[in-house]
Amino acid sequence: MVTSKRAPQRSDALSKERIIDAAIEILDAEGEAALTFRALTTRLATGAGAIYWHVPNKEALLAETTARIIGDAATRTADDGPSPQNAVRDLALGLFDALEAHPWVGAQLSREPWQASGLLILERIGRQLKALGLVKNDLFNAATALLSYILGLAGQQASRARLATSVTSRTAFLSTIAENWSALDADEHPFLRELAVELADHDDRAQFLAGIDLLLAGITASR
Amino acid sequence: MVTSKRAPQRSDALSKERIIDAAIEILDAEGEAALTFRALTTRLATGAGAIYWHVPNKEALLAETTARIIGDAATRTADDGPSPQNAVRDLALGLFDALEAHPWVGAQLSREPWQASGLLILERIGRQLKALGLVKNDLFNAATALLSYILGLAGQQASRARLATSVTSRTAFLSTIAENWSALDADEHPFLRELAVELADHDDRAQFLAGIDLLLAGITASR
DNA sequence: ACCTGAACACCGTTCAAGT
DNA sequence: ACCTGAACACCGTTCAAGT
Repeated sequence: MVTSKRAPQRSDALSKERIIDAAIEILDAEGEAALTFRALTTRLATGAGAIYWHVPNKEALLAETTARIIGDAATRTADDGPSPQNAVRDLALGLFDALEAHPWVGAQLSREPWQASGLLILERIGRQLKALGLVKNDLFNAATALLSYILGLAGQQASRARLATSVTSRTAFLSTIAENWSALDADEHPFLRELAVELADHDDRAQFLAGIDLLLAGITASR
Repeated sequence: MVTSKRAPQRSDALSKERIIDAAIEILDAEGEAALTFRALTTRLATGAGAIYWHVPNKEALLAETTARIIGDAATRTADDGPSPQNAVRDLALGLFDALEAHPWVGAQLSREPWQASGLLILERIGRQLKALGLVKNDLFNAATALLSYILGLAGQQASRARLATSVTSRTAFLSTIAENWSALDADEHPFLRELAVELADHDDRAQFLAGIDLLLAGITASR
């Protein structure tokens, strides 16, 4: 006759949510490499087994943290804008900002693109492209092309964050790369040497959006 | 007065090249996870320290293996074609084939896009786009957009390979994904449910090329 | 039902010691 | 100069034991 199935819950009880929170805090503060089960147990003042009670393994935990960040970013961007193109742009920029704030998400996203987070992005993009009038194969190709491009950025952000742990400032990072490019062999890499000049003072966000716009322009042109 | 600085070389002596060869063999045959220093020492019948004498660490070894595969793929594709667009297409398809044959390259490429292999691709793309008449910022944006798109594919190929270790056949893999998509909530994922139909019998290579063509069309349109 | 924490099976990397 | 292989400092994960 006792209908309540829930045990009384201590306010500090461990839960999947609290574990994900702690994982995100560690990832944001110290980066991918710092997220170990030992660091988690220390922060949560518990044992490893307790975490495994709520989460099947590290891969799943990372998928959950990524889903949280991407889900929040997607929620923040409106699904209905003045035009489908602008809705895609908004979504893309929202993702860019999320990846910049949490670069470790990029590593996870490009490692497991077929998980919930990647599918969420694909779904959102696809809906807009449908509104643009694309169908069947064209729709499929255009949506996955946009996703691939975004995943490519994701990997780059993650890689940049890994390098930036030693070289703190972004400008320092860029000028280091620019220097490396300038130092390349002129015969083998004439283009990169040239590009090194542009690299120093470019705007990542604008550059990313430019790629989205190229794809959108191509989609419009090939319709 | 002895000018020869080289010690006589045993034919079976360890060398960076032989280590890279062995690493590629393991990666191709058993996948990313199987490449450990212990596996390498067994295959090369040596000790761990011997490998470290020739290679600074695992990351560098992976960079070398990737450089080998990407370098070969780039060499195989002609730099001068009927048109810059076709040269970009050829390069992209060459990379696609290389990634399909060695999916672990995708993981490395998307993890470290700023290493030699990524730069090689960027250089090759950039040269063609220059021939197309692009300059400065447009050139920079277009080249990096194409690279990002390719890196996005790279991550996907790697991820697919990781999943495929359990599910062997490609069609089985795709139909599993298609099933998952079909099972998604109709309200939340209407687009993916629809796409699931297309997914089963699509052509990866054609799909990848379609994305390249969208970017090229966008580049031409925005010129 | 949920948690503890020692133990297990593995890593990449180092280094004193050999040739 | 090049190689050996034991040892070190880590991992993710398991599991008997507790409450």
